[in-house]
Amino acid sequence: VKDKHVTVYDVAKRAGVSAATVSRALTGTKVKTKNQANIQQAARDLGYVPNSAARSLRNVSTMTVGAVFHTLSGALAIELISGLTSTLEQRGYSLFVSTAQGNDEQYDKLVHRFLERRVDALLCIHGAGTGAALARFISANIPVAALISQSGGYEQLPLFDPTISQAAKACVSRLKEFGHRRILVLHPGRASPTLDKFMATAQQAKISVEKQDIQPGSFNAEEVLQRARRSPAITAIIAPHTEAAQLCIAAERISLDIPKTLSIVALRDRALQVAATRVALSMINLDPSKIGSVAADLIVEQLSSGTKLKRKTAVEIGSWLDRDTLGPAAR
Amino acid sequence: VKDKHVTVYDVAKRAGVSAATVSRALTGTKVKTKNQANIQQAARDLGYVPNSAARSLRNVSTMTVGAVFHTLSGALAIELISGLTSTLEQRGYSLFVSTAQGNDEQYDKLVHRFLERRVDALLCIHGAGTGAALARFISANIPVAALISQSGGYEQLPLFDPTISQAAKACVSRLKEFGHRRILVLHPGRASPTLDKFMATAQQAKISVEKQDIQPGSFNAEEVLQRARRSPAITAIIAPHTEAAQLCIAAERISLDIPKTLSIVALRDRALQVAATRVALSMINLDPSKIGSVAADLIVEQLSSGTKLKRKTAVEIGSWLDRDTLGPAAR
DNA sequence: CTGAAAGCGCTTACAG
DNA sequence: CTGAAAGCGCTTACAG
Repeated sequence: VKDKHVTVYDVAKRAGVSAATVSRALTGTKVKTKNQANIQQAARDLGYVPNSAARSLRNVSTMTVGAVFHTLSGALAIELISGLTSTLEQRGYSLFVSTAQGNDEQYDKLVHRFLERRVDALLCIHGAGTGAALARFISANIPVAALISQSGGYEQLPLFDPTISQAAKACVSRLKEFGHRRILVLHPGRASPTLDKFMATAQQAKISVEKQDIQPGSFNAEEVLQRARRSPAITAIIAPHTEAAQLCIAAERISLDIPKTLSIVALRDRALQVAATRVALSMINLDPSKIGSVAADLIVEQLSSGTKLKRKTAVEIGSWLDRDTLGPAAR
Repeated sequence: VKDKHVTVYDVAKRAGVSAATVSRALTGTKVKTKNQANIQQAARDLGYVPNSAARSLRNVSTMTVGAVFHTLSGALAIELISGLTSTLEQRGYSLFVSTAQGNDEQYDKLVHRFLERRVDALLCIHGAGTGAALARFISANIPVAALISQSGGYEQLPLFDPTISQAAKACVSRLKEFGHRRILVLHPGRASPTLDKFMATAQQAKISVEKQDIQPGSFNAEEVLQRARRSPAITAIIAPHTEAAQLCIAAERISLDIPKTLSIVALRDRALQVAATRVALSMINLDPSKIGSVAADLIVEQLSSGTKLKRKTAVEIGSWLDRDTLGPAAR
């Protein structure tokens, strides 16, 4: 029992005006106040819902943005989508999400599919493949950007790149103020560009960095604390959030005063649930959703005002939270 | 420099046929073989890309599905999107993703927005709000389903509900076979419907369950192992993946033979990186993306053949992996 | 198997 | 401020 859809003509008839006037009233063009009211009432009565396909066909724009992921997994991806879609929604856009599931060919295919959808802009996350369809976007004047990383044919695209340089700088300068000259960095087995960035920043500031690799499973907090105490020069430990929390808890267990005898800084690099600590951890907090919202904003801006994207846009996703576990260097 | 878009008419002219024939050739209706070839060639030469907005306007369907999330975070959400979109892509559909960011009113608004988009189907994840726009979907004969949970006006919708009953049953029957009569369940602080389900299944099978709450940070594997050994009746431990891995590693450290003296079963309830164990963990593996792919499949089926959804569709997301750490009960 | 024509629902110059 | 008309790009009865 499919209802025939209510159209502007139906609304027009009921409001006693022409379809053109209905369209104007509904899209915000000035209309006689009385007509405005009648039309709105009629639209409500009839349950009129504009058909965006028709609107898209007439106008140039579809008010949609496509996002193509190379793979769809992990905390970063979800935060990215969240940042993208919530920002786009506010601007009246809808977001298409798709994933190539690790397949480069499929990636190219999906990009091409969004050409048919006539998306107003395209976002390529970890874009990989030949990028054959990209030229079409360019010649149709549709903005395309890469997010996080790019390879193959997607290397030419303007890139949105997450960074924590501000937060790292803020943290490091606080460390300096407090007189820390040598710190221990607990590094997880997997690659951690953020921790690497942090270490580089510290070293630039002439803080010497000792790096210790840890295994998620076999991490022994007490051992690390003891070891840090024994290395006389070390006055602070930087660690991923989970490990930093465990250090705090262990410190309490062995009555080691944080931050009096040792400072601890966390790098909150995932939306992980972590054991509660009694004191508030000083930390570099990471919010990857920012890269989504910044990218969305700049893309929408390009759409409305034609501002071109830079070859590379660094998006600060870090923030420095100066709380309880970082204090003056003990020695 | 916006190119005028290439249309079926352009292709028709170049191929020396009518637009109607081009349309037929491109949508798969039988056409003279020679024309077919000419048209395909012409389309390629001109770089023709069909406009799906025009197609949507003409046809009833848009080949899009909308997904509205109450909040967009966590491993479940990303797996859901992944399952949905990869399945839909295969069927030629595109997925709109949006999030209400925890706001019920916004949720209703987003649902309404997908009405304008004329999505062919709507998926409400953790739907909450009045559901005012839902009636429109129903009367327009657009399938709507709820995923995972539903409340407020969304309670009437057919629900896709994740379950692990099959996997739990398989695991429990294996435990029985091996003669385990009393097991220890390590329960994380947070709610875990899956672990709860497992415990219920075990108890139904007359396996007695001892539950121990653990804190992610202060978990001491050796202590747990010692304690389990002391409780004479306990022959197996069930734990979340991370903890199970830590137990295995600790067991090795204290030369406790797994599964000879004690069996360990993991519940892999997230896409977590976990310490490598030397032996392969016996585990109930959870794949939440299945709920996405099953929902997508059934929705598409409803779209093509009109099969109505059941009030409630339980989607088994668990699978039992019978590996090395579960063996005969030691005592 | 094919073409001419109509129509999906909207918006916007154009002329009043 | 408003209406009649054209047209966005496609597909599908309809008649050949």
